[in-house]
Amino acid sequence: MPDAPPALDPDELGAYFALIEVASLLRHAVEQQLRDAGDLSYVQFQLLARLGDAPAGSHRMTDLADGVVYSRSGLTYQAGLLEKAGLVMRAPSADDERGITVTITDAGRERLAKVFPGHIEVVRHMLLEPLSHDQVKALAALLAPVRDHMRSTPPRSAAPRRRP
Amino acid sequence: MPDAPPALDPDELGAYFALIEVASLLRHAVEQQLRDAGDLSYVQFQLLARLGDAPAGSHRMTDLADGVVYSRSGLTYQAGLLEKAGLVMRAPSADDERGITVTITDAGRERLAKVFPGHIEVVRHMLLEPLSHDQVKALAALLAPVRDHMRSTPPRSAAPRRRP
DNA sequence: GGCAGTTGCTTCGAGTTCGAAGCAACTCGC
DNA sequence: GCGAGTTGCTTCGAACTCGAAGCAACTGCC
Repeated sequence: MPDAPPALDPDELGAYFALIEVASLLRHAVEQQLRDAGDLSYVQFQLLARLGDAPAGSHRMTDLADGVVYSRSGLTYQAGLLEKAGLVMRAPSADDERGITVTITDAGRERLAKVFPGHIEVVRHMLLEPLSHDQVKALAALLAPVRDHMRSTPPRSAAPRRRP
Repeated sequence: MPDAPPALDPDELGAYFALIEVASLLRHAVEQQLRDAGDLSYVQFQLLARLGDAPAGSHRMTDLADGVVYSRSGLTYQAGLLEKAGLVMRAPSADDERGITVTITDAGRERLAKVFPGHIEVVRHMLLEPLSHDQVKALAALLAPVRDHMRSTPPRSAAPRRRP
């Protein structure tokens, strides 16, 4: 039987709650803007942004799903929508016959360019405005190791498929 | 005409991306634990936690919705589920006939107590572990003003009028 | 008082999300 | 090579989510 974990002290609670709250509010605001400006959901925007940033403008499905923290089936659905809208293309991977490579189209890049200024403005206005540049830097420096830790820590869900 | 917003510099981008990523990963991990340990979704847990913290163990629906950043209709649905599970009670508000007061039940408090230790453990393990206590304090101090700023900033309709 | 506008909650429909199951392609050991 | 196990993606069903529309109770202004 594991030790009962000690309760969180006020600083820890404060950091945790503030993090969740800030992320929720920010996501909400961004979602609204993306919907208005370019009829994109947040996931769709994240996917396009990742593809737009990639050297060849493409990624495998699984890498995309992991990158944006999304289920595989959910990604299949969203990739289908984006493809139907002409913003991405899907093609079987060259080296692995069962992999699918998703590539952003010119229309996808245009859409990205269309929503980006407003997106930046929202992030600036909601998240960055109350912070000095040094504080922003400090925030990034605090969160980056946490992200790396989370990415490398065995999340219970990453347990390989099922044990017989 | 407003200036085109300047692009985000690497620190700003880093803070923004890391924030979203950390929140997504953390939420995912927590969701899993809550599902396993007590068959609760994250929203349901947040609702119970807020009610458990409240002086009288109760809140109005709208305050709950705003508190956890959730749509009203979604809250109606979730409150219905929690009520059906016997974890909360709903009753018309005394002072405002159209308001509904949601109150946590003993069963609700028990469920909360049941999942809480595991919850804390996940938060500790995923979020807090890679940070010193001073860093946790710094993180809370950085995020709190941002949250307050977001809460007090006109959430929508800040968009300039568009053509009909 | 009364009536226009607001607020608090629910209903409804459409769209989305996820996990489990399923299929095809790859890998490894022998 | 051959089979067992793994991996990449999709399909399927059920559950969740949201905004718009709707209804009842409150408010303000005259």
